[in-house]
Amino acid sequence: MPELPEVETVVRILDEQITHHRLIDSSVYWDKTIVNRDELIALNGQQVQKVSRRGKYILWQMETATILIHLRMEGKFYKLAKNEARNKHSHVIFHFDDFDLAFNDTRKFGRIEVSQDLEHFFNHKLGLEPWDELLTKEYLRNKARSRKVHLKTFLLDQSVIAGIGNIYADEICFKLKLSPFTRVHRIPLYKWEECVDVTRQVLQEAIDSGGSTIRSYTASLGITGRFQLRIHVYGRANQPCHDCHTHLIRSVVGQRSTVYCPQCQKRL
DNA sequence: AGACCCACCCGAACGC
DNA sequence: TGCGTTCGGGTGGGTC
Repeated sequence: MPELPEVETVVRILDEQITHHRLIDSSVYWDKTIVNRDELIALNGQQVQKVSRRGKYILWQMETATILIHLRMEGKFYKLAKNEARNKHSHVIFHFDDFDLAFNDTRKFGRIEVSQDLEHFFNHKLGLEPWDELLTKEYLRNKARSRKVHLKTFLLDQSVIAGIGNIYADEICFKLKLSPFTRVHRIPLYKWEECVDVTRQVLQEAIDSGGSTIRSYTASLGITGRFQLRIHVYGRANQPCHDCHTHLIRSVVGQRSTVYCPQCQKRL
């Protein structure tokens, strides 16, 4: 499941592959994947100016609008030779001048949308990027002050910090030595400073490791996550904590599967 | 407004 | 073996 680091890696590869290429046409095999088909058709014939990222959204800057792609859980891009057969999970094919690009998505949760006005599209939906200099302990404390949600839920809230998903939310809680059930209004200012540092550290480490495995992906632009080698808690229920060897506990926070160490991670 | 629940999907894992 | 059931993941929309 792609989070910010995986999206970042896909963006870097895509930018190399499609920037300055012309989108001739697109074929859609699952209607719901494309939110506004007519506006996508209107971009036929335009060149991709640049590929970038905002939160977990991939942005293709075209000449008159932006194509936004959210991979959700399993969205992946595959470069295809011209007219090469798609597989059964290719729901959209983008036809470029001298190659095709397939959008594959087994669970059909991914979404592609065209927007003329990114400001409006993201509106209050997305908060700060992790490396935005406005992301400070004061920013987080102010966002958290009036809220009663659990820390895990707060970290997953895209309108606070954009890009954190289930895996890294668990890792961030672990490194902060805070229970994912901690109520955010009780977290002191100095802990929010740690939160800024830890968030950047965890995401950067993941981006670096994703970047180092690009070579092993030939036709695929999908990333499966070599980062798992360094994971401390996510997916390790009932296994010993890397710090204290206590068995990690699996629980549910905000309807999300959550793993944490009951010994190391305290509730304030 | 904030908090919470559920639909959207389907493959993998599990139960019988 | 095979068939049925459960689970999970991010987001948006609905309700209270």
